Amino acid sequence: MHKMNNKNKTFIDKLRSSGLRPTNQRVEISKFLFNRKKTFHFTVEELKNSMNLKRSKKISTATFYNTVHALKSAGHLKEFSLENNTSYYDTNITSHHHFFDNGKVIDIKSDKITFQKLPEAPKGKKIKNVEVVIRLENNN
Amino acid sequence: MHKMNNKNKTFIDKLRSSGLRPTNQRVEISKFLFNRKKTFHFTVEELKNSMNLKRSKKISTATFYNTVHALKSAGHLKEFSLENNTSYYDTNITSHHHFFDNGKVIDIKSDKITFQKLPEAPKGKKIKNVEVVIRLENNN
DNA sequence: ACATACTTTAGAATAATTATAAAGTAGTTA
DNA sequence: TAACTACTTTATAATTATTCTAAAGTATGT
Ligand SMILES: [Mn+2]
Ligand SMILES: [Mn+2]
Ligand SMILES: [Zn+2]
Ligand SMILES: [Zn+2]
Repeated sequence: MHKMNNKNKTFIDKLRSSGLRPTNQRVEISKFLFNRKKTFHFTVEELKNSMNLKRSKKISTATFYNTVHALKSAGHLKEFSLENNTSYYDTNITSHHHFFDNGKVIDIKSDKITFQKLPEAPKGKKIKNVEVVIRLENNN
Repeated sequence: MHKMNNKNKTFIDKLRSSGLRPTNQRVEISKFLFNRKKTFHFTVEELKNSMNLKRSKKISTATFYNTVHALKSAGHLKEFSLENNTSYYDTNITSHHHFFDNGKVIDIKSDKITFQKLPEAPKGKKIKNVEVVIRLENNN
């Protein structure tokens, strides 16, 4: 019944390792998120709208939120925040940096930024990660 | 009628330069925000609750939001975001860095972090600012 | 096929924020 | 000071993003 080709393997495994059975809805969401070359930065609303636009039978809001949350909890998505009280998610789960350009988000690979000087963590604490945001504006 | 001592001057000026008449409510908010030694990081709800706790006549939610927004638009407050879809504000409006420690935010002066390597801005763009977040966790 | 557990969904509930509009206050003028 | 006007405050409604609930649907094991 379940024809699972190699192309599907990766994103179905992400569902499985998030404790989610690979239902049709979840497989389509996971495929949409992970079956692409470049990092994807998105809000749940954006994800829902772009996926549901092309479907006759819509996937419900709750399923989008539930699936994204489970993938995030399992470490397959990273959450971040711009300055508009909406959660964004990032398919690039490694520690990395970003350009923020008027709501557009672009990845900067970790090795593109190195530090000359960094403060120490306060006593009792240690550094979990260091992430940089470079805000852009138009020339002139 | 209006006894304006020197201590009040600064935060009343911030109101004036935000296009706000220094009414009683606004003066108290501005004083609460700016009449302190250390940087203050807050949400509007936190501000409202801590100020209204000690008052018999409460200041309304709308006045808190309106005043904070006007101060922010005039550049007297900076907005930022943690990962919980709530706006935070920062009385330190200079470009600077932060430790994030379990919802607690601590300023890092700009000169405490220097870069060895930084990427160039994409064509047509230039860098507005570079801000670093150092996420902390407990030692072992 | 049946039982059970998991899933999807519509719609209600919540939290943060913004909008609305009526009542209050202040600055200016007569 | 009275009146006029513009600005302000406030309670309340509306909106947006998100989470919760509970009923109906689907899959899995026997
Ligand atoms: Mn907002
Ligand atoms: Mn929210
Ligand atoms: Zn990214
Ligand atoms: Zn700060």
